[in-house]
Amino acid sequence: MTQDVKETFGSPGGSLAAKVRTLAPSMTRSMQRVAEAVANDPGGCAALTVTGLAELTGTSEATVVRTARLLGYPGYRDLRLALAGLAAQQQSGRAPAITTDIAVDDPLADVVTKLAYEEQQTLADTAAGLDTGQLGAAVGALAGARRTDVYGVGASGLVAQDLAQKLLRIGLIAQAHSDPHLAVTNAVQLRSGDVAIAITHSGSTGDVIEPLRVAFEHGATTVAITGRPDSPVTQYADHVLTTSTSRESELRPAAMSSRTSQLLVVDCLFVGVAQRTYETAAPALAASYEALAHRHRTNPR
Amino acid sequence: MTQDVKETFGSPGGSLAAKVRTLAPSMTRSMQRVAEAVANDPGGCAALTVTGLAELTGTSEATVVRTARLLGYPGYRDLRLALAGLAAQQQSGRAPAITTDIAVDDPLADVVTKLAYEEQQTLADTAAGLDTGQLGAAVGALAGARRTDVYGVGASGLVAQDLAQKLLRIGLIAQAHSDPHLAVTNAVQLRSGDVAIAITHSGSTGDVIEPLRVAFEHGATTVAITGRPDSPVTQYADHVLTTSTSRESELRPAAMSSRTSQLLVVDCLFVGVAQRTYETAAPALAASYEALAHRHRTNPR
DNA sequence: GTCACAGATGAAAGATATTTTCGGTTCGGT
DNA sequence: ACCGAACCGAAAATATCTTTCATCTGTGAC
Repeated sequence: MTQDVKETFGSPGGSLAAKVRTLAPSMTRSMQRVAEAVANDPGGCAALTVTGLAELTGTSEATVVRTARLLGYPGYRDLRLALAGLAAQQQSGRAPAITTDIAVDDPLADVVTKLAYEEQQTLADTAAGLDTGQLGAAVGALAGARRTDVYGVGASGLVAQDLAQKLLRIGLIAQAHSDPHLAVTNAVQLRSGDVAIAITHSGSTGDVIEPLRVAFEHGATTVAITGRPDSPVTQYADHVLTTSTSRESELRPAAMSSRTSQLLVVDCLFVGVAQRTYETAAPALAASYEALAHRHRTNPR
Repeated sequence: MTQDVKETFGSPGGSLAAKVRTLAPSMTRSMQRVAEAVANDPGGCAALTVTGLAELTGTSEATVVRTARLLGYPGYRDLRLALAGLAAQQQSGRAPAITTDIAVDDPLADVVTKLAYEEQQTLADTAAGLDTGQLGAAVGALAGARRTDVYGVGASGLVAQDLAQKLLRIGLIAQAHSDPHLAVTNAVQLRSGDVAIAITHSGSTGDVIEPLRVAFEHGATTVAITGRPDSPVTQYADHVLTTSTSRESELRPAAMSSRTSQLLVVDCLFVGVAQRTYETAAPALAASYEALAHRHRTNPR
């Protein structure tokens, strides 16, 4: 009946597997082979020397080291250490795993379970991969901003609106733009002390990059929320917040998991800003709550 | 406030600490110093090279290696790997100490962890509480609908738009309405064979109930997605999908968790409908993907 | 189709880290 | 004080990791 879907917090290997997925597109073929090997069997790889791993993946030592660097470690030695830790974690925490994709003939109960599980996974990965330094910088900029513009189209457009709505609720001046022309028109008005935020999973959505570029060139502080930290949008971003990229299937397109991931980042931004501006945010939140109360019919028992 | 994280010398670190205690008598003075350092701070020592650890303990590399051997490892390299694993385990052991609400003075890292955790919780609760019978009925209605209207205002409005976007992608005719007047105007057009969906957390949002009532009275199949299964909105709903209502705090208003919950329900609806109409849904999904491809700049390596 | 170029790749040289060797030192017993 | 045994660390030897650089491969321009 109701499957047990709790206890999935912080999937052991999630952090690294997610990193591999996020970075895979920016990797070369051989590096991908190495990354895959490492993600699939952290423990096994931890037991290998550079040379061993190079042979196993049919590449060279140099490539292994390059991959380690790309994954954020100073060198192979450190990757290996991290791998050992990961393996130990996996060992201790049982790895349940509903690995199967959602199939066309899955009963609805399974669909619910799998979707919930995958979204939980996405959240854990995102939280693990979020750079709190960058987040802090973005929060600081937002908290002190004269005004804030948020750009996003398609599914990301809704996330952009969500963020703008939230910021408005704590007394900030924020606006979301889905229309690329209006977005650029508005971006021209920004200047130092303003903040512009672009939300795009692929990081290559021209309609979103353009207004961010304009804002950037006019001196605004710019933030990019993207799943591809090496994508074009980051060129014009002072701060980059990375969302996780999870496995996608035909019935669960990327748009779905990227939205979950983006919303978590947006929530973090919101709470961060609310903390920093607590003096003004708290009364503003209360006020907006009050203002909406009369839109609700009296609630029956 | 930061949770108390007492060092519970449990099973994970016990193995090594115990070994040290057992073997200590048979160790020479310098080796004891090394063993002690390793037992006290596995993580810290894992970060050191032989030379580093030798200096730290005021001994030599040879002694460190000898100690490693005595502890049962082939050499220092392997001890170091084990140490890293141990540290990771200890680390993960203290993780689930996130029972507290988000506080104003929480560091950002905690905010991220807590938010992710709470949203995961919300997802699990929603999945557990979702009535698959009602869901199936709603999916059936959607799959066969001539057209579908989705109503939602405020935060729920974004969810409504998300659902409409998704349904459009698989070739259905769907529209989201945030403007209550336009929503009612549109609802009047609905008739048997059409579907109207109202999304409201409180279930008492007049602006959303009204169009649903009109749709209901005109013979459309009506669905309510709400956190209050006993609220006014359900009066006019043929099928009720319940979202979970989780604890809210000042810094994490209800709107935030209800959104997560609503989106999961919406995703389930979407996937359910996509399954039932797979023949037409799959090509439609592919087509919409294709159509958007050219909006993305080519990605750099 | 060919050419030129940028980037990817691996072999080997170079730098570090680990292990072993070996001689000096300490300490207890006589 | 002397002897022997165990302890210890400096430095050589080895293994491992990192960097460099020449070659190769795929891509786009013409």
